[in-house]
Formats: sequence, C-alpha cells, structure tokens
Amino acid sequence: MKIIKIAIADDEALFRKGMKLILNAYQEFNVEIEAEHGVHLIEQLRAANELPDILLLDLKMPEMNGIEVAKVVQKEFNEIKIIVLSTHFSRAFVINMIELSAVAYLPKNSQPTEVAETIKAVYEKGFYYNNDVLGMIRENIISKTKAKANFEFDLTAREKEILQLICEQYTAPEIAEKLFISPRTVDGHRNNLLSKLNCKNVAGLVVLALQHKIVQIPLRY
Amino acid sequence: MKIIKIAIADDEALFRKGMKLILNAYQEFNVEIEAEHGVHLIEQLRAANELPDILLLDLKMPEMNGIEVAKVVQKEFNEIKIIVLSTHFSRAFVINMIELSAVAYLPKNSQPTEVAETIKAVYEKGFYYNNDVLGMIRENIISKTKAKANFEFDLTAREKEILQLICEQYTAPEIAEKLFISPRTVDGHRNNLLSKLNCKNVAGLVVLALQHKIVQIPLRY
DNA sequence: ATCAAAACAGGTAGAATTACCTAGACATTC
DNA sequence: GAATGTCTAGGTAATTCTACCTGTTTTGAT
Repeated sequence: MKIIKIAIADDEALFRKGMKLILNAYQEFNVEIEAEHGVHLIEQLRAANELPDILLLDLKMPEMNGIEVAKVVQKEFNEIKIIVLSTHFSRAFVINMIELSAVAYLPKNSQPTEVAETIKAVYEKGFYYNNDVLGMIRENIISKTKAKANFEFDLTAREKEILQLICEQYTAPEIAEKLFISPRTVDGHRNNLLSKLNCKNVAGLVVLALQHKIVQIPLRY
Repeated sequence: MKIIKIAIADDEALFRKGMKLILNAYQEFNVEIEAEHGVHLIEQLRAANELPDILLLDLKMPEMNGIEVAKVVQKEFNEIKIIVLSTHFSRAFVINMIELSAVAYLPKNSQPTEVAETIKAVYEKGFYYNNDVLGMIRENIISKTKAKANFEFDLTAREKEILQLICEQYTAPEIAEKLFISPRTVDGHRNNLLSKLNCKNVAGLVVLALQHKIVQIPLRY
C-alpha cells in the first residue's frame, strides 16, 4: 500500500499536533512535515528530498499567510496538492482559493473522518469538493453575469457614487467638479469610505469595490 | 413518498420511449411530459397545470435546440431543474450549460442506474456533477486566472512585485522598506507601471491588476 | 414637528503621490 | 564593444491624499 505523505502548516501548535496524531493513526497516512508558518514550510519543502503528496494549509498564519504560501507552492512544488483549512467559509473566499489551485476546502471544525476522507479522495481523484463548496462553485458560475447589489456594507448612494468615480481614476478635485460639490466634501466621503470599509488608501477601496462588485468597471486593456 | 415528476425532451423517439420505460420502472419517478423538440416541450409546459420537477433535455433537437430551450425554461419555469443529456462533452460546452443553469450533465450512454441516481441527487441536493464535469469546472476556474497575466503586458518581475504590494495597500515608503530599496526607486517603478499600463493613478493600477489577475489579493471583509 | 442621518464644506498639517528630470551599476544581446 | 533594458536612486515641485477638527443645511423617518 502506498503511504500518503502529508505536510501540515498551521500556527496553532495544538491543532497541528492534534491533526498529526489523528492522521498518523491511519496507517496509510504519514505526516512528514510540520510548520507553524509559511516561511518555515517553504524552507522545509526546499530542503526535503521527498516532497509530500498533500499539504494541509491553514490560511491565517503569521510571517507568511496561506495565500502567499499557496502561490509559492503552486509555482515551485506544483505536484503538491493543497487542502485549505479554514474557519472562513464565504463563497468569494473559497473560489479565490480554488483559483490558487486548492484542491479541497476543509472547515477547521471538521470531523477527523471527514479530514481522512478528503485526503483520500484528493489522493485518488486529484481534488475533492464537498456539497457546500460545490454549491458555491455553482453559484459562482451562474452569478458571474449577474451584478448583484451589495448589502454587506451599508454605503450611502452618494458614497457608492464617489467610490465608483474613485475606481474610475478620478481624483477628488475631479470628482468634485463632476458632481458640483466641494473637493472637501469628496474628501469627506472618501474618508467615510476608508473608515467604513476599513481600508488604508484608495488601493484598498478599489480592491474591495471590485471584489464585492460594489462598482462596475468596464474591462480595460 | 413524494413522486418526482419528469419531462423528457429528445428528438429520438426510441431513446425517449426507452428512457420513459426505464424511469417509470422506479416507483418514485413519473414521466409526465414527452417532447420531440423544444417548441413542443414549451407548449406542453405552458399548458400544464402542474410543472415537472426535472427536465431531461437533449441538446441536439430540430426546431428549437437544447440551449434555446434551457434559456426559455430558465426564464419562464425557473423551478424546473434541467439535466442535460448529450453525447457532446467538451469543457466549454458543459460550462456553457451550467451557466444556463443546468444542474447536471449526463452522457447519453449512461447506465440506467446512473440516470436514476442523478435524478435523485438533483431532486435532493439541487444539483449533481460527476467527476468528469467537476474536473471541467475546476479547469475552468483555474484556466481563467492563469495564462493571460504574462502575455498582455510586459511587466518586469520587479514591477509585478511592486504592483502586488500597491494593491495590498502598502504605500511607497512601506514597499521600499519591505524590499530594502529606496522609496524613490519604488516611485520609479510605480511611475513605470502607470506609464506602461496607461493609468492615471493607483486606482487605475489596481483595477487593471485585478481585472487581468496580474495580482492575487485575498478577499477581505 | 422633531430627531437623526446624510450631505455638505471649511481649517490645518503632514504624508504621499505624481510628474518631470538625471544617472550609475549590471546583465544580456548583437 | 556598443546597445539595450532593468534596477537602482537622487533632485525639485506641484498636487493629492489622509487625518484630525469644526460646523451648517438638507432629507427622511417616527
């Protein structure tokens, strides 16, 4: 019987050790690499003479978070299948990780048997999506065309308007001129946006606006 | 026990009758509508006082083909779950049907038991994708992001790095510190980006970077 | 009619961006 | 060896952004 080699990257030592115990209880699994953050993981992978088959990857880690790790692994160690561990389970997030070539998505509160089944399925079929994830994927495909209104942030109509224009590369004075208001007012609205959306600067606003389709920007080339 | 009401649309009478016999052999299924092409199907649906739960839809039909039918059904009879029957099994085709809200995709040479299982799964979970279809969906998600990035713009590695950090809301001084270079150098790179990508400001850079997936940004809330 | 929220607008100040320059170090290519 | 391209980094200046204030007017809802 072929033994499935597993790497675990998670900053919580307890979780990591627990998972290792659980997995090593199966004779077909062997946890070969443990890392408390991305940098450590990458180091170990580069040093390893035999790569793991599967990487259980926590998203929230210090030093180098799961997304950065996924990118490096995807580039340097493409053969390793990434199974994402997370408490975060929103559609956009899951889709994002699949785009980063995650082959499965496991909630952190999963049962040990689910984890084992997922690993086996990934090893055999190359990927495994449970019904929740499948539903999200489906919604994602279907909703691609629809521009859904956004209720998650309570922006006022004016704020959305300002946000839209910011995304269209207008500066505050330009927006002011366009809307026949004072530049200071535009400033005020932008500050409210930064505060409401918890962003550092316009870059953050634009990212959020696009990710959540709060604004519509025609594709440019 | 709830009986699952089924409609079959297929131009081949033999296939249609055969399928009907097979399905009606299960006591939980009842084939209520048969149609040899789309027009006929739509007519029957409009006349029906009780809509079917599931529509087995052949794609190749005279008069009105499966894709047009799917569009009409999606619009007028949204509750009906469409299971696509086809010999045609290319990725683009399958994805296209899912976008048209097909909830399952069955090869025409499937085993009767597979058909029955698919129908049950659809009735219970709302959709059912077998491994082939799942693989296609997965490829579709991944291929969207890959490839392109490098082609359309010739950004240097350093420029992409800077662009990434800009999108992550780092200011020039912060980026400089992160990369151990002078803030002025970061300035230079950003200016090159603005010029190369023909943008007015960072907002434009971020929009372009996200639209063309030059960078990967974790979803935020 | 009253209250709260939103939109409006100004002050001040420091940080950052943007737009022009110039130019050396280094690697690759012809 | 020269040409090219990239990364590096500095000068100068105007503009813009960001973060704190303050306040009035308008609007919508109870």
